[in-house]
This record gives sequence, C-alpha cells and structure tokens, in this order.
Amino acid sequence: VTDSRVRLKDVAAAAGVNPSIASRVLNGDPTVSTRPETRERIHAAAASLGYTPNAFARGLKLRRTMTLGLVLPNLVSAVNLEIIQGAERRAATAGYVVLIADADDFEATGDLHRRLLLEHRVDGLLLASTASEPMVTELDRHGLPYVFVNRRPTAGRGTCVSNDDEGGMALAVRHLAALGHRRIGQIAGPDGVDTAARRLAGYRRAMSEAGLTVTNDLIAAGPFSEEGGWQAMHHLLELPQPVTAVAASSLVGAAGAMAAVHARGLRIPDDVSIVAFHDAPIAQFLHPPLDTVRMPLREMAETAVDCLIRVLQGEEIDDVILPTPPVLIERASTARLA
Amino acid sequence: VTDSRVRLKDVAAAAGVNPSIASRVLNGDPTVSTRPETRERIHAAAASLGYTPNAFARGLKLRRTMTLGLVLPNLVSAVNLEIIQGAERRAATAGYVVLIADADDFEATGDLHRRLLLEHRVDGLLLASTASEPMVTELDRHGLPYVFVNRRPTAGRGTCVSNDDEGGMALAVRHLAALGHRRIGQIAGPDGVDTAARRLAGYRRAMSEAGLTVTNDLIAAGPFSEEGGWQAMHHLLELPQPVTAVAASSLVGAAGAMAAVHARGLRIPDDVSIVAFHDAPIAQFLHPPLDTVRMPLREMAETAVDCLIRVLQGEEIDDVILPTPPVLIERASTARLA
DNA sequence: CTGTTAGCGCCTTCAG
DNA sequence: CTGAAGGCGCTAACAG
Repeated sequence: VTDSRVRLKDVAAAAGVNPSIASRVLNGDPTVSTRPETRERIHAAAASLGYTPNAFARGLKLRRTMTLGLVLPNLVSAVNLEIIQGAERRAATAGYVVLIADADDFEATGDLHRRLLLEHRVDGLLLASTASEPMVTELDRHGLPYVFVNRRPTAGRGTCVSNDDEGGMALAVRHLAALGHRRIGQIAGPDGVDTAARRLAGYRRAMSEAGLTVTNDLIAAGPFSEEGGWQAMHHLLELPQPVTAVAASSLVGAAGAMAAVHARGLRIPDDVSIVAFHDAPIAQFLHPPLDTVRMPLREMAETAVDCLIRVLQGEEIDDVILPTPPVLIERASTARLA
Repeated sequence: VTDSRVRLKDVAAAAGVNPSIASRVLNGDPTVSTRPETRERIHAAAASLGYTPNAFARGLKLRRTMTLGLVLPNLVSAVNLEIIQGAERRAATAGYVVLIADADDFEATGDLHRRLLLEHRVDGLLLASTASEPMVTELDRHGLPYVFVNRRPTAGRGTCVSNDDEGGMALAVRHLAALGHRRIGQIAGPDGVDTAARRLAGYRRAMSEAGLTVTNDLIAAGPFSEEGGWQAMHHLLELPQPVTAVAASSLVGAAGAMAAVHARGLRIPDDVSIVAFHDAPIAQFLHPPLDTVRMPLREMAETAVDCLIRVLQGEEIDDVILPTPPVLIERASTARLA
C-alpha cells in the first residue's frame, strides 16, 4: 500500500485530476480555488497511496533543497555532540534535514566546498566552532547564507549565535573569590579563538571586581583538551606562588587539570579548588564531582537553526547571545580557602 | 571566475560543443570517442568556469543521490562521535555526503522515515547502534539498502560491521584474573542489546577459562551511562562477598563505577581494580588513569561505509567483524590482589 | 474552477 | 566522431 514509487501523476490519476492541480492542492496554494469535493478526493488519494514528493525533483524545481549543512571542525569533541543533536532536532521539526561536514576537509582539499556549495546540496550552512576566513569569503562569493554557532568572528558578516561566555566565566570566578581565594588561575583556551577570549575577559572582569590583581602568569592558555588542561595546571602549580583555585574554560581541560593536581599529590578541593565552564554528565562522576557552569549548547544550536531559516526567508538578523543566564552547579570541587 | 551557477550548457558553449557530448566527456563515458583535441577543450572550459554538476539534477536523472543516511539513537554518546567522524571521512573520500538522523524520530513520529526514505534523499543507510524491528522491516519494504554499525541483530537481513566485543572483554577479564583476582564483577550493558550480550559472553568465557565461577550476583546490568555504572558498582560492592575487581562494558559506565568506589571511601586500585571496554582520551585523565580495551569505532564506521557502497553496487556482503585484535591499554586502575 | 505547457539541470538513447 | 530529442518528478505561468 505504501509503495515509495508513487509519483504525483499517480495520485492525480487516482483522484481523476491533472497533476498540476493535485500539486497545488497538496501544497496548499492559496491562489487555487477548488471545490471541497475535489480537494478531498486528492488528499484521500495521496494518503491512501502514501504519496511523498521526491525531494530532489522538488529541489530542482524550487531551488530549495530543504537541507542545512552543519560544518564542524574536529568532530571529536563532546561539545559538538550537543550541537549536532540540537541542530538535527530543530531542523527536523522545521522540515529540514542536516548534512554534516568536517571543516578540515574544506581547508585541506576544498572538497567540502565542492560537495556542499557548488553541487547545490544545501540551502544554508551552520558554522559551528569555526570561522575560517577563506571559507567565509567563499560563502559570500557564492551568496550562500550561513550562521555561526558558538563562535563570534570579529570580521564576519554572518549572524552568530553564542552564549554568555563572559558572564559564565565571571560567575565561576566570583564563586571562587567568594570562597576567599585570591590567587585564582585561568586555564584559558587557545589564542585567537573568540570563545576563549570572551571567557578570559569574564575572568579578568570578575577578578577586578573582586579587587584581585591578575598577573600574566595566572593565565595558562592551551587547547581545549585534557592534555591542554593538564599542562596548564602544572604550570599554575609550579608558580613561585601557586594558585589555590582555578577556573577552567572547558570541561575537558578541567578533567586534565584535575589529573595534574592528583599527579602532584595534592587534593581537590582541599589544596586547590576547580570550576569548569561547560557541564555534562561526566562532571558529576569525576573525583571529586566537579563544579561547573552550564553551557546551553543544544539551545544554541536550536536557535541557530531558527536564525538560519529566517535568513533563508530573506530576513536580516542580528547576532544573538542566548538570554539564558549562566548557572553555576556546585558539586564538590571547590572549598573555602584554608 | 568560479561562479556557482555554471551549467553544463555553459561549458559546452565555451568549448563550442553540444551539451550532450560535454556531459559524456566529463563523465568519462567509454562509448564515446572524441578526438583528444575536443576533449581537451571541454575539460579546459569546465575547469576555467569552475563547473560542478548540480547534485539534485543529476540525482533526479540517475536515481542516485550520492548521499548516505547515518541513523543514530541518543545522539549524546561519545561512541557516536567517533562513528560520525569515521563515517563522514570515508564517505567524503568516496564522493558521498552524509545526512544524520536521530533514530528516536523514527520510532516516535515516523518522520525520519518520511524524510529520508520516501523523499528519496539517500541511497542507503548506516544504522549505528540501532536495530529496531519496525525500522528494518520498513527499509526492506522499500528495498533501501542498509548496513548495521556496531550492532549485530539476530533477525536482521542486512550486513553488519562490528568489532570483537567478546574477545575484547575476555582480554580485560584475563588481565584481572592474571592479577590474582577471583571475585571479578561485570558491569554489563542493558538486556537485549547485542553488543552488551557479546561482552558479557566474553566475560563468562574468560572467567571459566581462568577457572573462576560466575554467579549471577557478579553481573550488574544497566544502561551504558555514568549513572548505570554507578548503580552497578554499588551493587557489586554491597555483595556479601564484595568484588575485588570489575570489568565495565563501557567507558562511561566505568567512570560512574569509579565514582561509586570513591564515594564509599575505597581506593582504586588498592581496594578494587577496574578495566573498561572502549578507550578515549578522558580515560588517561581519570583518577586514577583507567585501564581500557581499545575499541576501533572509527575504523568500524569506515568499514561500514565501504560495505554499504559495495552493497549499493549490487554486491552481496557477509557480516564483518573487524580483524583488528583488541588491545589492552594498561594505566593505573588495576593492581595485583592484596 | 481546471488543464496545458514549459522547464529546473542533467544524462542517454537514437540519428546523422 | 557529434547533435537532437526526450524525460527524471515536480511546479507555475498562462490559458480556457
């Protein structure tokens, strides 16, 4: 009954009408006034035959593919999973389908570019945690709409959706300061990455608001990875005046940092307190359970999809910073300074 | 120069030939014998105009979309990230593009079904960590090819690609037994999940080979999650004769288990040794660094893509279990029984 | 209120 | 060795 090879002409035949009118009725074309009876027959025929329009044929005609491209660098990051999930869900409810692509391909072989843009496979792109100049200029040249997710490039023309990185990090640091810590280190992200820069700014702001001075040695930059956090923590602990608390700009970095603390025979939170930016289930099961600031990644991706769809409809959209206020989840990795 | 709106007719015009011959030359049609000169001109024109065929038009004609669907349940699992990455990469090199879809949609709304199958958006499906009966029968009804990744359904007709779950778990258990442990627990996956069943079988086999008896209370089943591992570990530690070692069938489960051990004031590996199935960067940074058995997920996905492509070409393919032998990575979470 | 026609961009028989 | 013609499945002018 539900054969997949039913074409519009089939339902038209079944309903005893011409394909064109069947098309218009099924698409709810307002300019067509059919008598209810006919319209009923058409819908019934479509339903009973299990008709579903062929996306490619329709795309060819309409010049709309109803597919969104999701470009991610370094697919292996838990952050990306949440983004993928959020994007897929929201896209699905809006009738779109999502194509994933690894950003590295673009840089390396230009292959992504060929496959997604030139082949006209997508209506628009979600650029997650990427903002490479060459990619963006290519997109502009082709007039392909895009929106940034979790990245806010200084030079870009596209809309971007991000969260309150600065406020979130400030919240973490304030928590530490309130516990009496004065030498609070920052495990920062890589130089040149805007999310990292904003979190660092939040750290600086909160420190100065707490009347604490920030010296450069308190800031240890490195990749958003366990290894990066591990290195950074060692650095902060080897200082002439070691830190007593640390705010990590990523969850994985915090995990690495915790390992470094343990490796030196120190205890958390007795000897050093730690808070991380970005929450995930694993945080609760680390040793000790880690204090985090929640990062609404799924929501970010959903919002980005909404924005992109609106852009596709011709709207001009301003950058959006999620209104969701950052929230601190206290567990057991911070303590009052002894 | 590289405008995206160049059509075949444009390059044909530029080369001074008819579109049809341009098409044949560009696609390397062997039945056409052009003089090198003409062929040269066509290629030059295509290159200088930056011609790329429109995927939708071609798909409509050829009835091949050159896109693969990747269906995943519960997008939020690190296991999926590696699968996504492997699949995307390999698909890309084979000229395919990948569409992701959440399996839950299928079950819940049937929406996935409509969007991917009926709309003819994909040539075939990769079913990762899913094997729902209704979905599979639907696919069969539509004659859409699919291959299972990291799942090996008993009833299914499709090819499946998996790794040596049983051998890997056996390796882990043997390691524990060699350290003198006798009461070795198994943190198993959910009932009815084939990967979980095979790992459990590996546990049983290794136990009996080591001359150890397995009682039901040594096996704690639960979801592949931190919480699941946490519950399971508590169970195993509350036994009249608590376990001294544990083999966890997932990395996240092991993390939960470690937390449970700590929560009871016990130490790893002094009081209880732990090994997990599935390795990832985080394992090295847990406290203590966790012993794991490597799980070649990326490779699995790559192989699955290869298989699917061959199936699309009409080949019949047998199930494949990755030949990569399981390897144990010793870190610091296991010790000789005191 | 409904049907006819043309074409989206591409490939592929079939003639020349 | 090359061109003309038809059609994949769908939609949108433009008639009737």
